Amino acid sequence: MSRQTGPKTGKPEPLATPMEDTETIDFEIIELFFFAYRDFVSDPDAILEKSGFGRAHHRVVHFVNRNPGMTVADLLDTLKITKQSLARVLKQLIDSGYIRQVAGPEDRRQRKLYPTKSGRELALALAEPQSRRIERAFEGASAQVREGVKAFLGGMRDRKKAD
Amino acid sequence: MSRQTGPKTGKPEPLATPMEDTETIDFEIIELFFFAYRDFVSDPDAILEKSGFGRAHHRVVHFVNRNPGMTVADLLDTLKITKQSLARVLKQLIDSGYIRQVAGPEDRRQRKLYPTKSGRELALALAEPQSRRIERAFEGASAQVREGVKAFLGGMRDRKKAD
DNA sequence: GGGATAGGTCAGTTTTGTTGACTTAAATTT
DNA sequence: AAATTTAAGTCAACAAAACTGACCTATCCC
Repeated sequence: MSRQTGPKTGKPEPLATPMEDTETIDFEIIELFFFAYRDFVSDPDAILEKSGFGRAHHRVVHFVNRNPGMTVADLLDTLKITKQSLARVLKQLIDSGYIRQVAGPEDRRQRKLYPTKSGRELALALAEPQSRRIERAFEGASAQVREGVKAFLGGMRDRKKAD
Repeated sequence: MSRQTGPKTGKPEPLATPMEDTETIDFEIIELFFFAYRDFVSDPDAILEKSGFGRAHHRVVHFVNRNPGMTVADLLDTLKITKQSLARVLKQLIDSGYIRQVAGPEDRRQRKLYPTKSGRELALALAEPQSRRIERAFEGASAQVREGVKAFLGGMRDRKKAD
């Protein structure tokens, strides 16, 4: 794709006037969501830096810790990235002793993934500031609102295809 | 020389037992947030591909459209990225006629940023599927819950430093 | 005039994602 | 039993979007 697909026709006059269409589009929540996530994922960065890991490693450690015994295929489906992209970070986590693989007891082609003790500790350390942030964001919220937030976040996900 | 970064000490036994610490850490919301954002930002990708742009361009067009006349410094502060990183995508958006710059009327060192008509249209087209997703996630939610979600998302942001 | 500020640019690096092609071992199907 | 499919790993090349550090220009302010 070239970068010249854009409408270079006519004179691109700057628009200083406010938008008219605003009723139909919920810009407010879009922005709130952007800022919330931006700051939410920035929390663990300082901890990650000490181990020489990045956010990709964080996600892997998190999900393996949450679902001990999940397979590589499960993880790929969860993260929605390619096998090659996962392989890089997963290998580093295994080599560093945070995650172990065990051949599947039934299907021995599978590699079941488990956190080690240090893997679990790392996952916990990374989750802690995020959890504190969430608790702070819920301050003063009723049980009904808390449930509503969960339902909202769950509703933001893609509807999974039939299987 | 072996890599000494990770805790290679002892035997890294896989842990199949569930966590004990779980009471204190809100893993559920952490995951819901991850999945929600993952799918939320995937919406505009198809539209972006047609213009040869990426998510970085999306964010720039969005904020310039929402705050016409904002300066480059404002944008840097909003996106929390470096000047060099912004420069790349901003230049492409200007060259393609989606954004215009105007020297600040008071401080002529500043470059005030405005969307062009096509810039506004692009921002709107990108926001539309996201807005529809938000509306779907809010289905059946009371006004109280909707306000609660906004308060929650706002509460997830960093507290801004004094100025 | 001199320093600080807003913005732009050059050059190189890192992280994290992508495609495509190929291999191995195990399971499944014919 | 042979053929095919599947789970996982690997090699290579590439791209998006971030980073650092150095340096330049124009303008503002003291």
